[in-house]
Amino acid sequence: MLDTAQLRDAFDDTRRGLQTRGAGADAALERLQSLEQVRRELLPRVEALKAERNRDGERIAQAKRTGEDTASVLVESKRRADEIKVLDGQLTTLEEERRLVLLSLPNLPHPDVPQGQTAEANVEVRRWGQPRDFDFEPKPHWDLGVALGIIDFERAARMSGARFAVLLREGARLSRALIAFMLDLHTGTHGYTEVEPPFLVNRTALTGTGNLPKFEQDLFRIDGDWDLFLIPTAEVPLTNLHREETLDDATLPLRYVAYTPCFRSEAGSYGADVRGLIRQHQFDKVELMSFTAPGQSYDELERLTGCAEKVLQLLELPHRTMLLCTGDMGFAAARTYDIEVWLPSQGVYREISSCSNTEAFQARRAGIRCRPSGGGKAAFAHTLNGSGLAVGRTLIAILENYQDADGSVRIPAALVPYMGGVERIGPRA
RNA sequence: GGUGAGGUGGCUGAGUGGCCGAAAGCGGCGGUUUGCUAAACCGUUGUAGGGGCUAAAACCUCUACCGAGGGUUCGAAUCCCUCCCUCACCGCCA
Repeated sequence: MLDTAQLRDAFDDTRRGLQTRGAGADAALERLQSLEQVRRELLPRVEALKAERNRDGERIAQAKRTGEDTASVLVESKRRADEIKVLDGQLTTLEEERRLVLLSLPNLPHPDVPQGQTAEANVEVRRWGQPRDFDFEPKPHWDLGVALGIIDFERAARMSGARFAVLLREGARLSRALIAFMLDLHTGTHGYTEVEPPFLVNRTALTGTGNLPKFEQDLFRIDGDWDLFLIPTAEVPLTNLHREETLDDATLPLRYVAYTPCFRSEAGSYGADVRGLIRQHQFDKVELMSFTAPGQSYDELERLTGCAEKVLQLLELPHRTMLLCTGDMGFAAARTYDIEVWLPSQGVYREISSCSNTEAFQARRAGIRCRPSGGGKAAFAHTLNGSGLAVGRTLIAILENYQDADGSVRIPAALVPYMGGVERIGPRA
């Protein structure tokens, strides 16, 4: 949610900022402005009436004590109560609409974010590692995985449908190894606190992060008398860890890491990435999350992105880091780095992590504040999140980058201990 | 699933229709006293939104907030309804 005071005082700047995102917000902003105008006319009137009502209350109480007649005051008060009820009703309707409009507006991009409508305008900020030279045609992971007997799409489709996969044997083991490896790295070297959150969350939690009310069609909702949703990312439960709390600045930044499965309906992506593990309804992810004081969040974004990149470096996977342009960023983000890993079968870098600073956008929705240690005025905290990393896509990258001509796949050295000493996945005998 | 008890400020806890934004205590902050610390004493201590004043604050003033949402009433922390959550015991269960 945007800062309403800033929205009022810097309306044109806000409008220009939102325009760079491409999604037309002009109509919403104008609606907001006219609602605001009516509100500021209505509010003082209701409040004056309520003040009068409170004074009447005292008068009536006083009169009753002394035994005076209260009839005339009561008649007057009754009339006023009716008037308050009408105006209050209007105000409630108006504020509900205002709230919905506010919740539907995306975050304002940071001024340094490059402007552009599509991924073409993203800016590469650094690149690590040299894609390997293959003396044979590198296979896509879906061929490799199926041939090795470690990924099964057909059986998954039979029980669950398209965009699901079964991992078997070293495939399942590799996934588990990656999760353990990432968690150990982030809790150990990087100092994050490990969390295992609920995988089902309510509407309020999803509104806090910005997934609702606008993107309900992207989520899986539980049927029946529940009103719960499967989490699309651990960002949701992690952000809501401190919902409606005021944090002490001395404890910041708070850093959390969680492994969770993630569930996405992928509505509207029917043609894209239909083959393989790239785009699934269910996938595993290790997520990094930080809560900081307002002044610290951009330093923290660099650090968090570095923590995610570290995973790829230890796995010796070539990757590059992109600063997303205004049109390519997510709804809640003010600034985002995507980390892309090299996939030799496609000859492209593919997103494997997305690290964002949402500034106070989510904190405002979720009521997450912080206060200077010595006391002082509370402010909204800043929240950041990033994948560290998407497990399925990391698994893909390993299969493709570490494959050999005979169809076997070497295990990166850093993972061998997590694989119980297995150094290579070979074709089954 | 059943039965019972509850949700009040940073915390404990009083408050069953009106001078209650809310007693008291603890904690926090400021001060007095003191060689220092402690103790004692005095004062102060929520959030949000309007309006006024201002360069901006401070400040003044009003409104709202006692789990959430509705209702009754001139007036609700207090009465009624719905929902959420917590605790205890019983049953069932990974």
